Amino acid sequence: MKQTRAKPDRDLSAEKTEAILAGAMQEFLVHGYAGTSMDRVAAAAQVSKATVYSHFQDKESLFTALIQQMARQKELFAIHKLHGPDDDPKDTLRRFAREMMARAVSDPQMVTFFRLMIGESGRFPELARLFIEHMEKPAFETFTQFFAATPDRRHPDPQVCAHVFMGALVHFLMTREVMHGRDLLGLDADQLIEGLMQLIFV
Amino acid sequence: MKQTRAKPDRDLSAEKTEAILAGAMQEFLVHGYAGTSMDRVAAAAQVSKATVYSHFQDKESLFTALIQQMARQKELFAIHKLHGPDDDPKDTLRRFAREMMARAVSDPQMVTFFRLMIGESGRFPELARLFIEHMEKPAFETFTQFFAATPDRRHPDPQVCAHVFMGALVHFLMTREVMHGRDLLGLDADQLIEGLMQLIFV
DNA sequence: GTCTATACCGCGATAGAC
DNA sequence: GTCTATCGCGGTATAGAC
Repeated sequence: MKQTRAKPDRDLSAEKTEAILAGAMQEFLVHGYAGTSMDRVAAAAQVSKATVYSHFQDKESLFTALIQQMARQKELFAIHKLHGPDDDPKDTLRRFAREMMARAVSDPQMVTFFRLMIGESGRFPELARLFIEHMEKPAFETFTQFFAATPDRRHPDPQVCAHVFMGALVHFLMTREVMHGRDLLGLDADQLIEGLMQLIFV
Repeated sequence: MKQTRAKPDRDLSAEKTEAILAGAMQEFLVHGYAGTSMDRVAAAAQVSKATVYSHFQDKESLFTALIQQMARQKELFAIHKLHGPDDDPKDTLRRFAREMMARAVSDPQMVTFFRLMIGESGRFPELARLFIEHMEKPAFETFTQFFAATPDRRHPDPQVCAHVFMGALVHFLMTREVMHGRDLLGLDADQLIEGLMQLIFV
């Protein structure tokens, strides 16, 4: 509770802090919390181990800071295209679903981040909650509003629609990408998205 | 590749093997692969560390054997009630959904097992695939058959229905139980299940 | 602030008595 | 087969020079 954490130092050593966080990201994402050593973090950041400990109290603080940063980063991008030109709502959702799938396969860091967050959610419950608040909740609320505002449909419940839509996509990524089941399960992405549209829109 | 693994020894030491696996389960589930030490496994199983190594080649073999056993165990239970008396398909699904939710909250080992499998799916991709084949795939195929056989509905696609149904339930458990977001997100289980029924059945 | 060097502990795995 | 004792390594964290 001494120095650099909440507000990063405004002086020049801030770039070292970023280097350490970048190195930590590289290592933690691949090896998990327990599987990552501070030596490897230091090596990846190209600083000495003592420098790491001068910027972060201990391993847990570094991990916490890293996850908080990533959760904040990932909060922004994603769903802002939802409020685009008011074309067919079906097209809007289709477009979003396709982009989400594409991002997940093109950016393996996304998949690895899911693995890390879920895997460590037992040891770091507060970080898991932070993940929910920054990634799940905003998306859920946006979709809920979207379904509530979409006219041509007698929704059973906008919240249910939002959850079902997100659940179908996330579960698809979970089984196919995270758990390496791409060729074990029938049903490809296009088939799912199209069927999902038919299911939600009358 | 010497001794006890595929076919457990038929002699009396088989009970030690089970004790070791039980101890390993206890530790691996809570601390993950890298976070678990063989000393703690031995202590939990109430045998010496050397005994552990006489039954399993190394840490990785023990972990693999444990996951294979759990995947096989969990394969059986779950969906056999689907072929019960032919009452309303809606009731059948509702009943299944409720039981799945109840099981997940009553049996925290289930939640922890998910954390472990997903968290280690990067380091042990084959085990993740085994998880998919034993838990996801049978359920998916059973539900697909169910939706294909259910008459009073013009399904867009039975596979899509199966995936959406499972995805909604799994994603609910994921966000609420695994990621500790129970009180962060509106929409409770009953609301979801009921809305899901309305969405799938005209 | 940042480095090198090190204290100290717990890890996976094994040797050897029984 | 099972134990106790131990090896060698790599872990987190820190001391002290610069």
